[in-house]
Amino acid sequence: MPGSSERGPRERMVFSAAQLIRRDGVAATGMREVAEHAGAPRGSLQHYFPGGKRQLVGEAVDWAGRYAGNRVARFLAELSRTGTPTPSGLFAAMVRQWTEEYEAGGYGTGCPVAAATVECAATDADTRRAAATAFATWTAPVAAALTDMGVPAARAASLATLMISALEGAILIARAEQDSRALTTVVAELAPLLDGAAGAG
Amino acid sequence: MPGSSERGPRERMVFSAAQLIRRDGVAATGMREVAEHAGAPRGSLQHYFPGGKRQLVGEAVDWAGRYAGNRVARFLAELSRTGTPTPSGLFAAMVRQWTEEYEAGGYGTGCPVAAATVECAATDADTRRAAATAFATWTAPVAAALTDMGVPAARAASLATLMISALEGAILIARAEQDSRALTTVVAELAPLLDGAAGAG
DNA sequence: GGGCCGCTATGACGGCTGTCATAGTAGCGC
DNA sequence: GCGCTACTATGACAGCCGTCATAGCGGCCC
Repeated sequence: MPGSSERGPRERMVFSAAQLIRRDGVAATGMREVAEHAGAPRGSLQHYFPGGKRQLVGEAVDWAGRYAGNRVARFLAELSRTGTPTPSGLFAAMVRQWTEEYEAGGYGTGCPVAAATVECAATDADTRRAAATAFATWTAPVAAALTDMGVPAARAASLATLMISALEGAILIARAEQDSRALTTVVAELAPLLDGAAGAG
Repeated sequence: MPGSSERGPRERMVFSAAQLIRRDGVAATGMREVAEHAGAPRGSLQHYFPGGKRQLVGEAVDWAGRYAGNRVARFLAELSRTGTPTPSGLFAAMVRQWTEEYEAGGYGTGCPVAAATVECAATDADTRRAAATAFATWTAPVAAALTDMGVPAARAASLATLMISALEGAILIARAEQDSRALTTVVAELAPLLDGAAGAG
């Protein structure tokens, strides 16, 4: 979780927005609260984000998508150091990030892209589009990794979508239950399917 | 989608709350809006729901959980009329409910339990618990159906969690993309895994 | 020094929110 | 009629929201 204090105030506000949206959702996250959380002056809000809350939320969603995509590369590098990366190993690493966070710090946070989708998809076309591209920039490196592991390109895209769908849903259930059971379940159940696709088409 | 006008005003308000939460989320759904949508007098709100918005949201989530659970029985009955129900067939029916709604009426609505989880899990313990039991009352009949199809009890619970996780996540992606692709993808990719578990443990 | 520009500060505005207080109505038992 | 109960009606309240207007500061450039 980078970028807490070194970056400029603008980036800090985007980061803080993502963090607060993760916890409370979009509507319950106020602009004043974002500025305060970022340690940024309130007057900077209308300066850096003349598009208002929509723009801030949009950039937070973009940031989250990029962050998730970059994490995939990190997981792959880590897996390559220990051995040969497998689809199930990648998925396990993606899920483990959540189980560790939950079991260490409580179940207070979720996925900001999911929050933006749930709250804004029906009324705000721009935010909805931002969420869609966030999912895309997250899915793409996963699919690329799967093809590198021997999964045919067509299947790789489908499996990447399945992985992220299962992860997002399990995050929801885990938060509701305050138990990481759903997360560990999906990784266990999906493992043979994922690895089975790596061998042959 | 039952219960629109015949039931009493109390049930209509719970139903309307669920419907509005599905579309706009919890925070963006006002009590006055719920009463108006239900065609119920505003004064009835504090009469039927002395616990305020929390109570109304909680009952809406309960209702949604029961509704989803009952749908499973409906799907099974339908599948039994055409032939022998299979795990993949049940999952396909559960997902098809969403693809049909989306392709017919647009991508304006999601799962109210997901919305309640995303927006309230961090701050409202009662609503979070309601969401957890809603997931439970939805998962239980799915798991029971899988055991009836020959899946060992232990696996059945895990697969039911996987099915609902994948469905919830795919709903998110489909709403963001305004495309049912993610939904059809998860049902296609999960089918062999689900049916493979029915044969032998 | 004057002018410009990036950034900050602050207060006000209208609007909507959930909640409460209070009063009022309809119906039914007696 | 009286009283009780279920339900409705309405207005007020404080609080927070996003947004805007306006002014002030600090520094760099010419």
